Amino acid sequence: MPRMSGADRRRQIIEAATETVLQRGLALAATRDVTQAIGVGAGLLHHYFPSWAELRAEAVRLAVGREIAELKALVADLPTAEALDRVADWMVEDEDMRHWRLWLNAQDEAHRDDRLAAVVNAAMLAWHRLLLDLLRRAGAEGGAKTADAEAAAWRLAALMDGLAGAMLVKGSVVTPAMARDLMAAQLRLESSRQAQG
Amino acid sequence: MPRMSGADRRRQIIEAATETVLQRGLALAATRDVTQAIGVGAGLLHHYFPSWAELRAEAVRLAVGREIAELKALVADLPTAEALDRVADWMVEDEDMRHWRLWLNAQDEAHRDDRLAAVVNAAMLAWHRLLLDLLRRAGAEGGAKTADAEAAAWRLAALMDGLAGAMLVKGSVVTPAMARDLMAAQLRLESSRQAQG
DNA sequence: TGCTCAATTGAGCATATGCTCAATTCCAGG
DNA sequence: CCTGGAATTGAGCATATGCTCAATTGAGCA
Repeated sequence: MPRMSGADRRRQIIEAATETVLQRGLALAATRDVTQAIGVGAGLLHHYFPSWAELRAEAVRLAVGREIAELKALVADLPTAEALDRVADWMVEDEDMRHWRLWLNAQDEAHRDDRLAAVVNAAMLAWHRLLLDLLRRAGAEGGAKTADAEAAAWRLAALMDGLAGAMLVKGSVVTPAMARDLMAAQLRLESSRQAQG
Repeated sequence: MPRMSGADRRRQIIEAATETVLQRGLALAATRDVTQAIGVGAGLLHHYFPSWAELRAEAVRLAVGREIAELKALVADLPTAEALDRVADWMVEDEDMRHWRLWLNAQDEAHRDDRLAAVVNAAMLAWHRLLLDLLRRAGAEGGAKTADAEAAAWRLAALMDGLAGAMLVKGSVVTPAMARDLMAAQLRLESSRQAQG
């Protein structure tokens, strides 16, 4: 309602879109959810974002970016072994799994939306980098010749996504506890391979 | 157009729905696509299936069931080592990846649709079983004490899904060739752990 | 004080969907 | 033949969505 500078309004809209997208899921989130949340006309949204696809991509970028940053910070100053366990825990920390839901939504919708595909790809690379750094820390401590850490990091990233997908299915046999343990096992396995060289 | 027995028509509709869902993706597939494909009125579809959600779940069940059956047959009479490689190859065989797309669509939509969740869960169990049997074959050949084959099979299933998700993103860094190799590596790793006991 | 231009409105268009229901067609069994 | 009931129709309702555009408001500047 109150007037705002363009930049501020833009940020506010992205913020609201992020919350919307987290709450309702990418598929169900609609422009009206966003405009109503901040009490604003429909036209205003399109004044700042030519299309919903664009805003939605921005919202996902923000949500996912924050999530990655959070884990990065969480793990930065921990001893390697603890850091590895922390990753597995973190995966399952989020009670309602909103962020995993959104991430899987985004990966799925990326089939149809190039903007989302770009966001998802960037996020995948960031994820890979985070895991790669962890593995290299483990490798350095163990005095390794660095086996194929790149591949190991991809495997870890993919396993995480796959486990998340499985555990989010309603009534899934794959419980969060199971997912965490499976992830932790692989994490230990790959990092010890790094440490051995 | 021509009259059909209820049972036949029902089957025909499911078949058409399966094709539709594979071509357009779960999210974009609509009842009209199905009815137009077989040249039939809108009401007829709802005469056999009270809701699109129901038909759609049936379609996914059929598609996924066939896919699992295909791989099972493909691998049944192969020596274990070859069977393992065959699984990794099969993952990437499907040119346009329609089936992987559908599978990931279904897993994603399962968040909102209980019927789909049931289908996806059943499929996950079938997948797990298939991989578990393979691992046990490997374990038997190596004269093993059977390490945690259950867990290994879950890890393989999840990794496969995760890799598929990653490689299906447009412009992904994870190419099909990469996915196959990463999968093959994990497959060999887990099966040799089984063989060692 | 007045002017300019960006911020903002919101009714409404175009489109797409699932689903209904009264009406029709046609086969099987008497 | 006839006839009962199943198969089938398809126009249309209800709903939901992204997006437009002419009009309005208001803040900052000369």
